[in-house]
Amino acid sequence: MLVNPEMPSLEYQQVTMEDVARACGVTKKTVSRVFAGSPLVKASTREKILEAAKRLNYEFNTLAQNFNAKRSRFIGVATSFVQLLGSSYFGELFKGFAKELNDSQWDFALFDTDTESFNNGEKLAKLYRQRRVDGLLVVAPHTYDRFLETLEQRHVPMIVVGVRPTGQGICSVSCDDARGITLLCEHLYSLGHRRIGFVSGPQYVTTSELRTQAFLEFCRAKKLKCPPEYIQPGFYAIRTGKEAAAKILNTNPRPTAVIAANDLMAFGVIECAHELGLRVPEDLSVAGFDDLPTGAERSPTLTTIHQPVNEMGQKSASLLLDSIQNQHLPSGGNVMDVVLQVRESTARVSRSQP
Amino acid sequence: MLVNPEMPSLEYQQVTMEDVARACGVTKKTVSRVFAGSPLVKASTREKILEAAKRLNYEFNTLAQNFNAKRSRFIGVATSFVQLLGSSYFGELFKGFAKELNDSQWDFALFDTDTESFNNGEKLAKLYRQRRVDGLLVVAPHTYDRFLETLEQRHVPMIVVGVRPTGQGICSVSCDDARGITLLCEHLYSLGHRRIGFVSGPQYVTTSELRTQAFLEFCRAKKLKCPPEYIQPGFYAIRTGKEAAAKILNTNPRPTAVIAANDLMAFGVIECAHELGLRVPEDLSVAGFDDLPTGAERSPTLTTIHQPVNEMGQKSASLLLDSIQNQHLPSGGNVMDVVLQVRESTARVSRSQP
DNA sequence: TTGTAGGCGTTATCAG
DNA sequence: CTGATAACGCCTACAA
Repeated sequence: MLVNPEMPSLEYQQVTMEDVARACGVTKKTVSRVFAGSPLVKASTREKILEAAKRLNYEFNTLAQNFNAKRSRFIGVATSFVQLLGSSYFGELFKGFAKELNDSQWDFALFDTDTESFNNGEKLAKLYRQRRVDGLLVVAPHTYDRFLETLEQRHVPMIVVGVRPTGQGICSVSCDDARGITLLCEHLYSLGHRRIGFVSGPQYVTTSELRTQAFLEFCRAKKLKCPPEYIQPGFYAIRTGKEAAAKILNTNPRPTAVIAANDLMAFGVIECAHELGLRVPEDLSVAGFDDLPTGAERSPTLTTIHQPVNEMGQKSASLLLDSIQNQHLPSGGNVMDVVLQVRESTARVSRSQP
Repeated sequence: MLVNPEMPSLEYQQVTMEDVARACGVTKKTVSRVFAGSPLVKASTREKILEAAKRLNYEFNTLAQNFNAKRSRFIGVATSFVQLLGSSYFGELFKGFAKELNDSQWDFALFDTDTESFNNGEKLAKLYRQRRVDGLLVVAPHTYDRFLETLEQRHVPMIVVGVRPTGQGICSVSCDDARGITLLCEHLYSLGHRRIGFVSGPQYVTTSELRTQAFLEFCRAKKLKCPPEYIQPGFYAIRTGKEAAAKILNTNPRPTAVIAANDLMAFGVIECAHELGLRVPEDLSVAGFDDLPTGAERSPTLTTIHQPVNEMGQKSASLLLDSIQNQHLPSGGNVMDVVLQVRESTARVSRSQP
């Protein structure tokens, strides 16, 4: 089997359909038919061929098949490595993708949208046109990412996951961020809270803006007082949530509740509260967004919004696969429902709160 | 350009080297030489060809090239999705991989070792033999994973990352887990701690055993009292650390310090301590292992062991790439140094501690 | 420096 | 049901 005993790594498929065909006294086309699952082959011939294939240790050559079919059987997953790769959000999403592709013939290729060559479209130009990938799942692109346009122009089968881009025909699967914030606001409102602070996320994160807007909208609708100091920006990390909270809680009167645009920042808010000697939730209610696994394990456990991330992943992969197999471009914005998770970090406003 | 206006997704490369050649009055072989970067082409011819290629919108067909060369230009990354995909460990490792491959011609394919077809070797049989991937980075395989043997038998260019398998020739890049635990022990010992508890990780995690053994070894060497109740198993999650700590801290005399085999469990230990009314580090020193980003943001900040994860990733990818390009199998165990990160969660043992 | 002939392993076409 | 022939787009070997 080995081409060269010193280089065993060179082992490579040599037995071809031709060989199997010769061994059976048929043409390679017939062998091809058998492996393509064509019904147009006599049962006895088929068996003879399968038997010979096994005996000769034949293995189907997908590299050749894919070359011929002008496809790679790879699905590209593109995202910002720096921002998302190690996050449980990405992990859950990917597990959703994988669930769907598990029994398919496609595998995953991973691309970093942060790299220059990707974001400027140089890499993209080749990626789909040459079928290095047969389609693309773009995870949570930033507002400043330029490549979505390029992809659309090139008619790349593509699903944007996690955000809903403003572009017309772009197909996306996301969750209802605005609704999530509204649910949190209503929850706090029903507990008697009338002064609510908000730690927003970075502007270049598409969903972050939606969350902020929804908060502002709620305040308007309920005519809640919301001075500018009640709204402070963070960058989706614990430390920045803590810093933002320091400003928010330094106001007078201070809010009786704070919503953070993601769980990590909510953790920061709680830490800040503790350092100021405020108890959560007795003196301050705190809520987050994302439903991180650790949020349910911390003390106090965190009230938050659960996104159906796994299902979003599965749905995206399913849409893409369908689009690839049936040769049509996917379209439409799919918005999934979010769920309010009420836990210990929020409580009815009490008399002791000023 | 479009094959069918209703199916724009079918857009595909049609301009070939043949076309470019014809436009220039040369053979496709000459065109081929130009794109292969061969110096054996007259400068004027080269320019003529490049100009024509651009004008005709020619794009090099890698699918054809790879078929011909019997390779895919994909590196496979295999790991347990359930256990690692959403972890910052995996994220950092992957960023290390990517740093190395960024300017290469290889991209990443991702495989889940949890799937039946992968772990039993069925998928693997095709993966390398047909060059669906040209090599494999296997991240933190479990002790019960069977596929490593298969890979070795098939002479797949492969690097095992994060653990050092017992098999002979298998090439690995890992960090010195035992040394890390020893550093923690020495640190605590030097602070006066003589009763140290330990929360171990699951047995099927290869490195987990190394960490436990190193702890036991230290106790033996220093003749520290270490009753069985001081050592409790956890499963690398906050909650399990908390549960284990509950047992450890219920002993009499209780330890003055606890080491957890990873940071998450250390967080759980701290939580348990707080619930028991113990202050960290005044009443109990706590240390972890991994140096999670959040460990430096929590209060108290966590003393832990830093693994050079990013560098491990880069090193692995570099070794693999070299092995692929130079047609030799990699070998040897590469062990990287760990660094002790002393933070707030550990302190000198005090008189108030019994 | 450039060209010719042929091969890689599959599948499509169309005929039998 | 099966076969002969050609195509896919690149590359190698050898020749000029």
